[in-house]
Amino acid sequence: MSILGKLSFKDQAFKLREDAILDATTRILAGKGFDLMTMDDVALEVGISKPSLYKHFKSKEDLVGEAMIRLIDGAQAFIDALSAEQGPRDKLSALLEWALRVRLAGGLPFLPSTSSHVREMLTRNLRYVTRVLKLNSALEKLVERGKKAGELRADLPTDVILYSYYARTCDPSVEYLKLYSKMNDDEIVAAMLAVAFSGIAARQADVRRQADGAG
Amino acid sequence: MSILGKLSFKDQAFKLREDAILDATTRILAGKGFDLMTMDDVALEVGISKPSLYKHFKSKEDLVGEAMIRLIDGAQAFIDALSAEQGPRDKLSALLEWALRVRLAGGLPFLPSTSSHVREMLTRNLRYVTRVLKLNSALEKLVERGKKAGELRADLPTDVILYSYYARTCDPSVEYLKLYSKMNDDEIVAAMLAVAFSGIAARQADVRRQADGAG
DNA sequence: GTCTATATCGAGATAGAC
DNA sequence: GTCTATCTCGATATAGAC
Repeated sequence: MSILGKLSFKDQAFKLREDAILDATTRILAGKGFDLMTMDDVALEVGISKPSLYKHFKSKEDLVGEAMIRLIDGAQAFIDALSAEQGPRDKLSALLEWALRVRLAGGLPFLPSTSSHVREMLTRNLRYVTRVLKLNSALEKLVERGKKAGELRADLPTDVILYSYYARTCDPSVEYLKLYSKMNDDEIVAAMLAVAFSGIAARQADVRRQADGAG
Repeated sequence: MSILGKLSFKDQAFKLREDAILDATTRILAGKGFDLMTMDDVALEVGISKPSLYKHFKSKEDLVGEAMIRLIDGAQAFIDALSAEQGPRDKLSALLEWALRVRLAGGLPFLPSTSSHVREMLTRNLRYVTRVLKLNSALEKLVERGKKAGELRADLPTDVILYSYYARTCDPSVEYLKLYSKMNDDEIVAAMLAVAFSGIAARQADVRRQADGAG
């Protein structure tokens, strides 16, 4: 009787601890990245020992994969919850804003932008890949609908818009502005959105640039 | 006599080897980044042994610092060589194009975008910091002149434009387009420049977005 | 399931011969 | 100055006690 109760309580605690581990992992990953994050860091931050950590996640790759999956799930949930009345551009803007605010609150960027190591690792994680493909497919449709609606530039390939959009979710400018400017989070988000959609050039200046550089 | 000749020849070879080491370091850094690059990798790629490598550069940090310094020097030389008649926007565009082409040819991005480890390391390298500050100062002046000339958006803080500009030099979109699109290097460069200066939104759509998201 | 203590291995850096 | 062989240390992962 009390044994059964105790067991289910322990299961509950187990699940809660798993979330705590993922929270810690997310914070540390955001702070120093995959290569510099050690399992000791995570164990220490959670307040458990390293072997206990390995009872929950069988490897560092597995642990990081789960953290990334939770992030993608959050993005998918956010996009699913958007009103059907919003246009493609507004939806993309809202999701980008969400991603930037997650990062400013100490979260992770969508993409492991640079490290080819991390990219390969995640590529081997089928559960992660499945989710990313689904999200990517939804965003690709949004971009194409946006182009047709005249909200996004039709002169650019969809790939270019889509990858540029992803790149903004992990844009290092955010950290630099946070560190070296006096702007608050709202101002940083507004500026990043403005640059992502409208660029840094003044609007009246017509773009007649042509590739003819110093190769 | 022949001894002196032999010595100076050896010195010359020494210098040439140092350049070869920096070339290899640059390639490997571009490929797998700082944390995954090993000194064995570099020694193997150059065709020398690890202790010989340490005769040229006293540590991994020193080696990478020199590679980054060479890159910054290249950028500074490029910007110094630009015609005095070009406007700020054209100069910024030309330099960004140069940086993107360097990367597409297997070179390094300007900024160690993500890794806080690399950033701290370089911050401790006075020779590197000096050069970066000089280049940054030149670019900041260009941005401010561009704003006054009506070529760059005056509604954005200079910091925002400058950091966004830097971010484009290390934008991961470049790798993704290289990997997954059928575009050639010229097309990729043109697209990146177009997005950097004009954004992804269609031009007629006026930006009336306001920060009001899902925090 | 949780811990202390340890195996193992990769990588930065060096000793010492030639 | 170049090499082979080695030191050292830190990090992933696990053995074994409780």
